[in-house]
Amino acid sequence: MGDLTSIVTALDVAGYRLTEPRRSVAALIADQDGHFTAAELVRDARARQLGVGRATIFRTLEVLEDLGAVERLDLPSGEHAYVGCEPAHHHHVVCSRCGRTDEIDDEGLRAVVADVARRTGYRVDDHRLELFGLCPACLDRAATPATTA
Amino acid sequence: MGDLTSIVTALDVAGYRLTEPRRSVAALIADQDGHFTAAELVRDARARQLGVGRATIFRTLEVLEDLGAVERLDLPSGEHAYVGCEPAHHHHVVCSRCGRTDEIDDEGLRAVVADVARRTGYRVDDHRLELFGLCPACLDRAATPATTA
DNA sequence: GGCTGCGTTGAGACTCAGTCTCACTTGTGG
DNA sequence: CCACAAGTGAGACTGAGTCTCAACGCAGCC
Repeated sequence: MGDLTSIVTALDVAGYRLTEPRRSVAALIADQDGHFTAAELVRDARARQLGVGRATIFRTLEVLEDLGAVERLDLPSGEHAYVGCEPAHHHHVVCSRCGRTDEIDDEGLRAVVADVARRTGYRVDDHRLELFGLCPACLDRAATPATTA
Repeated sequence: MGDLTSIVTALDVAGYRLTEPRRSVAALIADQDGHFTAAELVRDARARQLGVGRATIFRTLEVLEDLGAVERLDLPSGEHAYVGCEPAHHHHVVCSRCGRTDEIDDEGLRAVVADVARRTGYRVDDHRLELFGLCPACLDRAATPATTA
């Protein structure tokens, strides 16, 4: 999800400069497993001695969010997290144990949105759907408790 | 939405003390039109000289959220807002111009969630849906520009 | 390959939401 | 009416995110 080259390419085609710090941030994001917070990237950058400033990380995330290369999630805890993803409209299922996320498409939701618009009289311009639960791997692990490391 | 007595009653039946500050916060919430932020309540409380501390407002909001008398929204801007509402699972349409919110029920969404669970293998425990757009009144106002004050 | 201009950057100050502490107050059950 | 636990307010604290500004380094041009 959100691999290094696709992020860099997205920046390039959008006319942004391909600077060293941006490449570093892209690499950090590509290395994240599930969702991640800005603070985590800052910590990782420091750990790897990348010399990328806090401000730059926030700015880069903002740019990438605009480009759709990264999407912002609002976790139930109130934290803002990000996931690297394909630049198309979609939603996410988030594993509340391991943080893994999967993309889900709009499909059935479109009808729901249209229905709400009809019933309430609102013109619905935008929507956000987030599902939280346990991913298959964590479900397995929960089913066979002390078997695995 | 979220009127004074229903908030106070909710506190009461849940075994919380009915203190003066909590009544004040309930009144503030009952007077809010659309969604509101904690910061707005703090400002209002100060304006009305209610002598309710910041900490108390945050604490009361937390309690009320637990009780379901208030629900937290994540606005697209990243702000955390609240809406007073009935304590049952549901979602909201939010007017991005005036901040008005309406509740929408689960209906069609349940099928979507079940479908996602089946396709991804996740066990979905919780979900959040938020719709943003223009409410009927704001739509009208947009259609007939300079006619109204 | 070197120059140049402007987009980008890093440090750190700043703001603002939200939390925590702790001594004081106040509902409530007896 | 009293005692005591629950609740409160002031203000310190934390941590996310923004802003500023001088310095830097891409990218296009010669």
